[in-house]
Amino acid sequence: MSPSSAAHDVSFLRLTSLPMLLEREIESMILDGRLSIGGRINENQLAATFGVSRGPVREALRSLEALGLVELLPNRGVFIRSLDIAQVVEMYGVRAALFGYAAQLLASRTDAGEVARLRTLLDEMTEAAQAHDFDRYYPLNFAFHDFIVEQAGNGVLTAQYRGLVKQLRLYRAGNLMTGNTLELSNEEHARIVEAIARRDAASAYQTSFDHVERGKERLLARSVSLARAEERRA
Amino acid sequence: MSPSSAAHDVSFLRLTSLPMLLEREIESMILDGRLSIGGRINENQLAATFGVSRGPVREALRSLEALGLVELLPNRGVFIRSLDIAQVVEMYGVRAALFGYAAQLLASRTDAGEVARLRTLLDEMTEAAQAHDFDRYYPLNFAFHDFIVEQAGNGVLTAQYRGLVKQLRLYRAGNLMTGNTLELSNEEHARIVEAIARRDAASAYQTSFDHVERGKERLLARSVSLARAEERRA
DNA sequence: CGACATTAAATTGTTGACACTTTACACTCG
DNA sequence: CGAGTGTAAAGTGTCAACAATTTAATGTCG
Repeated sequence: MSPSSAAHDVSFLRLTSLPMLLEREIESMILDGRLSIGGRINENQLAATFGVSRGPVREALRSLEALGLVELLPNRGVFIRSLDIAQVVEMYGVRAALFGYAAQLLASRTDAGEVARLRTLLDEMTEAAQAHDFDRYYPLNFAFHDFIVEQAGNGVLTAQYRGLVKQLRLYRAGNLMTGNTLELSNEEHARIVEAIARRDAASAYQTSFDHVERGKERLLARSVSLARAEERRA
Repeated sequence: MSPSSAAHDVSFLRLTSLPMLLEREIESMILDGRLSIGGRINENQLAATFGVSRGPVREALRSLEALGLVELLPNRGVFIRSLDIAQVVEMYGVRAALFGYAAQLLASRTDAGEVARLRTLLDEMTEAAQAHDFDRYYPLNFAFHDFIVEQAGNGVLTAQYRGLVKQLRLYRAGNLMTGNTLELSNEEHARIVEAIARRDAASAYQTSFDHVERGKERLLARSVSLARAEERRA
């Protein structure tokens, strides 16, 4: 075997393990809602479900704790983490800073192909927004943000951003946008794309930061009105 | 027991556990250099050292992996994570974004007491810098940055920032500043403090972001000259 | 002498059993 | 009845033994 000919890493050496597998599976159970937020996880039951012993399950849960998806209370058990609105607000702030930084980086290194891709996503979102088709808009919106972060070319940034977005999925109720907020949000996307296309790093940062902050305010407004409705119901 | 009289949480219910304890201990072993970077961790040996079985040790190591302090290679073992210069550069970028955001937040909500504290730290750093006393400068410098992040009032931000700083300690060789870079760096601190004191959020962000970015460049310059020296030695 | 196959040792992976803690339930007493 | 107590069940915490894999060492052949 010639050592220098293969640019590929020799990481075919079993890149996965049982705890890692369980971690991914439990994670998707949480994010898909198959495990209810705030609820308790029964180690025995979970281990039985997967046909393994509790050891690997416990290891997987330790990882998920560090990722902020579950909480471990000693001698009490593992609980699916539930976020209150204050934590969500904090996360949105950090997300704004990270997303702004991503756009700034991308603006200073982007090529025509990336801009074209962004414009395509933007056009598709515009269509979906005009049709008030949230189900079509949502994945495009996600792809738009993720593309910017990914193409920024900073792996640490990507990991941090995605980890935060993952945690934010623990907060249900905020995922919906009503009617014209879709169009409002997408106008902000347009400004971001233009800043990146102009290679204006400062503007890319600012428009992107503001976009997430406005998203936070939209969520907050919705959350307040939801809380009011809850109050009246009680 | 009256329920509302005690503002204290009843979280005295054993807030720690053996794996958490081990996690903290192993972490400090890594950061103190008692476990050498890049080296392999022997589970049996480590468990024997603490007088416990391998189970809790493995759980602790899973947490440390998610925190980015160790790497787990299935069937191969656990290795203390070693950072290459490219990863360090990426981390500095994210750190710049987070620290900039912290300063921005603090500028928009700070009070006189906080500014006074910052000025005190600044004065002490100025003294240490003029005396070229790195050992005195370093903890002050750390406290300065951490104080800004802490007082920004965003717990998620604080956790993310500290996690990143912790990981950066895995990169040895960069911790030293020579002669006049101390004074250069501290002049940047002064600009940050002034921006915060003026409650100028935009300026606080920019000066703080730039400060970390310049720190990155200073590190990079040092790293390049070190690599050159290494080359000559070979 | 070096490359390769074979075997032994060391180390990780997983399990089931047991100890300890918490929780739920029934019981007693005021 | 209701508060408090005691007991049983359920669940988490820890361990030591066994299985599987990797690594090191040994021996063999070209």
